[in-house]
Amino acid sequence: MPEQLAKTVKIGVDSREATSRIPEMLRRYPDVEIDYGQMESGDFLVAPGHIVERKADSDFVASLLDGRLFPQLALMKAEHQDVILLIEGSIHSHRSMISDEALHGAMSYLTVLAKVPLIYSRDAADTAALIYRFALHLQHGLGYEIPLRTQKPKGSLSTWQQYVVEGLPGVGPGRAQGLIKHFGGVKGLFSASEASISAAPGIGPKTAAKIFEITQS
Amino acid sequence: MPEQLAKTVKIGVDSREATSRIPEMLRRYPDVEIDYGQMESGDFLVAPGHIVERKADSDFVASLLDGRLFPQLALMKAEHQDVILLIEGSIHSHRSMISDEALHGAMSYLTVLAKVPLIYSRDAADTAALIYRFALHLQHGLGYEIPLRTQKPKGSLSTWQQYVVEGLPGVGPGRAQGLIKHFGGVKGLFSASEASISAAPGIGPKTAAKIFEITQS
DNA sequence: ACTTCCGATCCTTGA
DNA sequence: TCAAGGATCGGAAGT
Repeated sequence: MPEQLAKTVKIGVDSREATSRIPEMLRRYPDVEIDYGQMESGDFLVAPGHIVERKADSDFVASLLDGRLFPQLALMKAEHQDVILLIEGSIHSHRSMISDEALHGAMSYLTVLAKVPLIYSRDAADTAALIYRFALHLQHGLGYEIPLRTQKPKGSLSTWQQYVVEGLPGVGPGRAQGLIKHFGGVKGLFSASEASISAAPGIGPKTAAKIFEITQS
Repeated sequence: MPEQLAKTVKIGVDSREATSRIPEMLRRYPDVEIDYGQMESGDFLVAPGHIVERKADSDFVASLLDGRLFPQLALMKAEHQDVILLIEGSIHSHRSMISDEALHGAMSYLTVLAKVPLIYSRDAADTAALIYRFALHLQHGLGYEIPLRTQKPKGSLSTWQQYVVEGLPGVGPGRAQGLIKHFGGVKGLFSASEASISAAPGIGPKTAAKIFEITQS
């Protein structure tokens, strides 16, 4: 019997959200395990300490106008270390209800001071998919590393050498060729002193220092 | 009513953005003081250590597809404490270009793992207003002060090292980290023999030969 | 970002 | 002991 040890993704759903379509959509993911329960605040517990508050666009604007929003979020932050505010719909369609200044102020306050990230979703399906991704990322990480460099060259040796050297800070195609020529190859550059790097054409002391910091270690 | 000496709000603008309409709009705020300068990464310095990267909706999707986005943000995080990604326009209009999974993954990764908040703006006027709010909040926000530490985040060196090493053929994130760890840095790798390269974890004779060809020369 | 695909690497087997 | 096989990992390319 092939024991399937697929890692599960646990998502806590508040009983108030239990009747919405979201849990049913979440259950479609085979690795999702839903845990219903009464929560004091917030809607979806996406990882320990990470709560998602789902708000319809109209609700968001309304609760902003009547002053419920910030106290409610403050309460959540007291209970959970991280709060994510997910806004379903389109704020733009409710802009006539609220001044631009108030909206900008709220967005700015939430993201830079309160550290509550805002996420927009188009509809319920979008919301479910986002909640699943949050839970997956927080509970199991990405599962791989993001490559820093992409679309690598295919060509000759010198092409590759130039590409590698271009990875150094402050070095583009021109300086890369100059450096390779000056040092007669890649090897010399990566064992050169700061002074001799600075002697290469087009390289000043500041760039030389940065390059040296990376090659030397 | 006594005169109130308004505190100024300083905003750093990268020279590439200097020609856009944003600086002109920012200058309409009487308390804003704009400081032009060349920045290595990012567009608007909204407080010490807080950089805003402005991206058009189409750019966001395009740079996501060809893999430029995350390296760019990673390098920004190596230079600044906090990065804010401001997306101008509507992502929804470009959804046909990219899979929903990828888009959700990107949004989730940015907000919960990379800790890069996403902000959406409708147009350039919106962008300017949001940038002003960020600067205002961060510089004189709600009583308490932002620590003016401008020091680079730790880990910027290793990010650059990994960036350079990933430029080698057959080397992605995993092998890059393995190589740097195995050789204790970049210098050792670039002066290593083919045999000792092959001794690194995950590197076989094929890959070792290709790496050696470039470093040796 | 995700997904799919493919080649290289590594590990186990069995002669 | 080592060659051949297959399972796994990791990078490359494409949506």
